[in-house]
Amino acid sequence: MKPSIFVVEDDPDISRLVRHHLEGAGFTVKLFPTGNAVMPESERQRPTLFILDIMVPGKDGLELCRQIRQTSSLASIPVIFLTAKSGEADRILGLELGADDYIPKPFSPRELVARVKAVLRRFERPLSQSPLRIGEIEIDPAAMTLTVRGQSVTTTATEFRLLDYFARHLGRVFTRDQLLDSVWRDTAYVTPRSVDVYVRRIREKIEPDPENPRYLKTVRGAGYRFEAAK
Amino acid sequence: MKPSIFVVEDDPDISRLVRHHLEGAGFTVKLFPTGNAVMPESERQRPTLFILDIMVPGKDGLELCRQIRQTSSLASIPVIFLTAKSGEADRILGLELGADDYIPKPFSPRELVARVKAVLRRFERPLSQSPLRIGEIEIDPAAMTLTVRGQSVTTTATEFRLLDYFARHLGRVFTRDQLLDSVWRDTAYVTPRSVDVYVRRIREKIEPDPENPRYLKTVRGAGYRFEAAK
DNA sequence: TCGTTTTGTAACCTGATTGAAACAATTGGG
DNA sequence: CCCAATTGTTTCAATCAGGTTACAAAACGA
Repeated sequence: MKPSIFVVEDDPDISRLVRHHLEGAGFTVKLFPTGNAVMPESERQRPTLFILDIMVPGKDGLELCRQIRQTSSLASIPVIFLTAKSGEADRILGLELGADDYIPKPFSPRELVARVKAVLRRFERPLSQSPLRIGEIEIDPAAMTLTVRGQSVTTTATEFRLLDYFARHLGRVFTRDQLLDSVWRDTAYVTPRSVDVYVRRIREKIEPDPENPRYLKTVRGAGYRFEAAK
Repeated sequence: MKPSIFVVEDDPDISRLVRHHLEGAGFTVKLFPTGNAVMPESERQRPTLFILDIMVPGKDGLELCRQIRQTSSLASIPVIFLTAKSGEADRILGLELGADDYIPKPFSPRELVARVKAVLRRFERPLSQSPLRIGEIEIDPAAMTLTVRGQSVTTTATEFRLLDYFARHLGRVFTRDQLLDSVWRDTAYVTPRSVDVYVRRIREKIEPDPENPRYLKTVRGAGYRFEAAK
């Protein structure tokens, strides 16, 4: 699932620039020319990160940041400021609360993307990196290796993520749509039926007999379930 | 074990800011609003690093630093000053006692974290100094020499750091961004793809057949992994 | 300083991965 | 037993990620 970024910026040239480069880097971007609509929208669909220009019509960036920090459902979302004059930095950094970085204008596109990524990396919860063993199957996310019955098996990134997800949620049934939401990076344009294809590919790699799966079972009318083989 | 940082700062806004970002960067932070309680507490649980505001009630930063340097159990712990005026900096670093860096206010979170990390890196030396041997490859960081199949091989500084990093984290997959974070000095905004180029250069130096790497493997969709060749 | 080395980027190329589509097989209800 | 719904399987084009090379800029050394 792509990280989504809310950008509050009144200058259309700048916001176009920001959108273009962030989207190019794989983010979903939502633009707000004024600060007014931001809070309601944020509470409906929590963004992954905010980029706020300090000076915008309506609520300005500082005020927005304050509100974000005081709203419990949003308080932990990182905020990056766009500042025109470096002098403004004093106020932000000295007195204001919890901005996670600021980018002085003018900025290079690369710097923008790098800073956004750096902040996100700091906040990204480390996903389960511990190795996992289920019957004859060993999954090591840190090394991205899969071993089946002692044999090392190669997988593609998507296969690996899907298998890892199943293996860490033993016995639970997932619909195709749920899997797309949690495993696929960008769920937007993927057909649920593609999951079938990946299930097939995984079965070929882990099942002794792919036609009679012992691990990755079909649950007719619902989806798939991974279980420890008997 | 997380590095622990003692922060002496009376302004609550600033100390909150500092704590937030250092904790976000994976440090344990302990705040002292005045200089008084610092010394006793430091001797009980030695912090990894001090951050001292020069002007604080009670003992001020300079006085504290002097005492730290005179206390044998603490003398080797790095100290970073927070200064308001840049003019103060010279005195601190040049004439006064053993401060290891200073951060002028106002500072950006990024800068704060970067400097703390930089100082810690300078002090953590023993970690990465022991020679290392993996299969036919010998890496000696102290001498910055590389020997492959008995042949001495020259490397550039960046190549060496990257190889050393890989070799000390055998079997783990690193994304390009992670590698840029941990291997590349100062936070220049380097394109992730540059990592590819260095991987190529290293392969040419250590792999018998660079087209079929036995050590430095590509993990498609994830990054690279160094493994002991079979 | 000037020449050399190192560093990082851009461009192009190639092959692996991805996901949709088409068709086949299976299941379960009536 | 038949039908409709659901899932399985295979194929294939487009896309994407990584490899490679060449080169400009920066850093370095003499």
